[in-house]
Amino acid sequence: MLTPAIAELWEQDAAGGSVRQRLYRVLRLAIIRMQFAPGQALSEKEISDAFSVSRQPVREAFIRLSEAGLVDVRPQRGTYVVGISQKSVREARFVREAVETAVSASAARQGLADKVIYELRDLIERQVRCASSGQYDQFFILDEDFHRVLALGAGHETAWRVIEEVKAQLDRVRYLSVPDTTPFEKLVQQHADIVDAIEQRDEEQARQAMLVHQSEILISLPQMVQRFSSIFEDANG
Amino acid sequence: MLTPAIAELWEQDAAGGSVRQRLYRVLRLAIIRMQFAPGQALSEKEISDAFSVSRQPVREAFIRLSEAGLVDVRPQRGTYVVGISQKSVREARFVREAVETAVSASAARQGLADKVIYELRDLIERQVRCASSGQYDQFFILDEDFHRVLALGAGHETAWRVIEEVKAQLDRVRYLSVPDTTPFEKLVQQHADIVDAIEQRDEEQARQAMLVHQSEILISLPQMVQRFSSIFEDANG
DNA sequence: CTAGTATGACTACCATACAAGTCATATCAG
DNA sequence: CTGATATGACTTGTATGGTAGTCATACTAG
Repeated sequence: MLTPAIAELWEQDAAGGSVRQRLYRVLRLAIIRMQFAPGQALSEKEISDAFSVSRQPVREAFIRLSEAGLVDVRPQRGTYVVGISQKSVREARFVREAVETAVSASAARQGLADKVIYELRDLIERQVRCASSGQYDQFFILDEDFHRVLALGAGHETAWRVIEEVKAQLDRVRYLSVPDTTPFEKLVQQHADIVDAIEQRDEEQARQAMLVHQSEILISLPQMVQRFSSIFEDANG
Repeated sequence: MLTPAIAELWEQDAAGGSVRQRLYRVLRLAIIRMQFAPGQALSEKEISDAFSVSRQPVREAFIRLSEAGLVDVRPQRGTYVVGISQKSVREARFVREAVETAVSASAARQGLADKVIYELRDLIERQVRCASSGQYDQFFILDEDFHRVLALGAGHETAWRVIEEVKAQLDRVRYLSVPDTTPFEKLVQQHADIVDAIEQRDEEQARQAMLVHQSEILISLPQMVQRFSSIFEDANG
């Protein structure tokens, strides 16, 4: 089942690198943006036929996706998009909070280059504009940019790789519903608070500001579980 | 180049799961235990011939290893064991500290089941015996067990997966030299301190005890860099 | 009608062949 | 001797055929 939206992802992808890498990027995005429903069965042949490639790179992309915790490959049975559960979201958030707060504190302790600070401020400004004009997709992209620039700017590449992985689990929930999540203005303000604390070299404040930011999803999660009880595996409905 | 030690790893592996998984486990261990030197070239064909399997599962194991940051696959060039650098060690330690301290604090906050506490105490006792009898390999295995039981006992499976990945980078350094690292008795005492704090439900103390434990490697790292300057890529020698 | 079984359509896994890029070396022109 | 070029032995990437396992369904024996 190849929806037009997924075909568009395939076409729009810059075709950089191997077929396997391109497939991974596209399938990952398709899962995060809920183009594939949780629990849905995929198959090497189905995907390879859809994109007119052989089964092998599809298979390798599946392996990579299973490492990222996005699909579950069961030998001789099939490959399934992993379900969303309250537990999995809380676990991903837990890890992300741990790493991001450490990154934020580290940035405050060691200081960031002026160029990085400027870049972060610029991203915040652009987020303000997106928030007022209601450009959801662009806002999320800028949000990811903010956290990436912060982590890499502080020299924590490995940390960013970890964040990127667990973030996928959280983004899937965010794509479920925009209105139920925290207002954009509040999120942008939290970003500003983080940069302020880092610029003032206040390590504890930087940690605390990031902690508040990373805790937001916990506020909206219960509502999401109620509204999308059919999506969440451990919902009581 | 297949050393007898590596062949032994292949034979001893329990053959659980697919050929790919078995290859991954063996090659991962071989890299961590420095059976493959940093920077050494591997090749799909070489490994497949050595273990009498086809190239495909070897290739897939390579992809997995590259995800774990243990090898670097360069298309049409070759696959190389990644080098060890002071930076990579500090980065891995940074992430591990962030996640492990969070796990320890979480365990203290929510409490652990009596069974888990007992298991941790038992592991510590066994470590004491290993320390006195100088069983290095067994000691490291018990060390890993301790951290795994703690993380999984607190319900943080995703966190453990992250720890396991970055831990590989650190274990490679540890296998370089035992005498230069922290004395076993001190490490065991730190484990005991962690469990004590958790049992007393003292969150901050648990976080602090784990922080001390995770900082140990920073003490021995400079000596290691000096002694093994030919191994470390960013050593000044 | 029920329980057991054969069947066929799937699946992922592995082996093999081919394609395409890299790089050292040998060869040959100047 | 020097430098450009062709060659061949590598490498990883992709395509495809065959193997073994799973599972739903239809069928058959009782």
